[in-house]
Amino acid sequence: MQTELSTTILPYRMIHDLYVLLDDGDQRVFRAFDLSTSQYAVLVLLDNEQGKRLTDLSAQLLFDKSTITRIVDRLEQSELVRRIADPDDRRAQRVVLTPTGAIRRARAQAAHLESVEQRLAVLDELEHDQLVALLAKLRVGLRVHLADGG
Amino acid sequence: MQTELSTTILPYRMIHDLYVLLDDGDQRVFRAFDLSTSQYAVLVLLDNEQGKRLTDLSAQLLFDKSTITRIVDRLEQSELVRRIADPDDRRAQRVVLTPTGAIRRARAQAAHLESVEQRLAVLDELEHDQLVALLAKLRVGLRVHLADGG
DNA sequence: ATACAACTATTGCGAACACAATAATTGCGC
DNA sequence: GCGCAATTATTGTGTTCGCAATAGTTGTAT
Repeated sequence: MQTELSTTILPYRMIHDLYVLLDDGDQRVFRAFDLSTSQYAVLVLLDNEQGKRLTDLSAQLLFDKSTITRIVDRLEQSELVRRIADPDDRRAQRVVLTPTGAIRRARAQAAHLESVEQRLAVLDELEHDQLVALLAKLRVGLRVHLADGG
Repeated sequence: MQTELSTTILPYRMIHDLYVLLDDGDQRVFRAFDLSTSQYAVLVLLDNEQGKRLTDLSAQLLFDKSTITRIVDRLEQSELVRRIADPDDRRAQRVVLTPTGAIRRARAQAAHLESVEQRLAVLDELEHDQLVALLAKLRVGLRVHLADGG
């Protein structure tokens, strides 16, 4: 992924690099809260009332359903979430935050937000907006390309 | 990673999304050549003369050395690379492309390049240059942040 | 009411990764 | 020279993920 010659491919490589760098930083933040990146991603999607079905989590995070099952297993062992029966569908389980889980999530989320803000602080407001606009355009293009079956 | 509130974090989320989308496209391309993404990444770094030590590959790709050992194992089983003894350091192995490997790499690389160019074609030249500049600035900032030990 | 397709969640299995421990080699200090 | 820390590569182990197969439930059509 490093020595390809064309310059057309440059933003591709940089997005790849940036993802690796950002992901590395994220892992450090989450580890301080005894959470993996995927565990954190699940926690962020939950609430402590209605909860979410595992299938919903799978669809939103683009993880296989079996992967969600196991992430929820681990979170349940850590007593950060609970499975409760869905009142309307006996096939379904609803995953809800425990009080402990809600606290852990709030703290991890605050720390993560602060960390990301620090890491992105090299850009001023104009650059920030420009970057968002360009990335948005690219994302739309990629999704269309994906839907076309490319 | 979805429902965080601040807008400061927006480019972070978009880079994350874009990486997922790009990676998905990459995997399809490489699979047509019986290569995983990491196998391809190793092949791209190699040449058929001097080769590279496994430690070098590890440092450049940010994979653990043991991971590189096993990726090279698989590539060697597929007869795309060979390990040769380093003439200057008996601890070291140099990984070189076989003729088969060189051909496979060239074809996969060409296909990948074309695929990426298509996917990035939604941006015109100006946008392309702006994006590269912004990403470069961000990357520098992240690396500094990393070096600081944050 | 019954059969059947679709859906929810789980389990078994294998692939790919990181971390820790290990063996061999190198280079440095003394 | 000799010992010892650092380096290179490998192996063992555990984690995390996707895919395929499975059990139970639901909705629908006949």
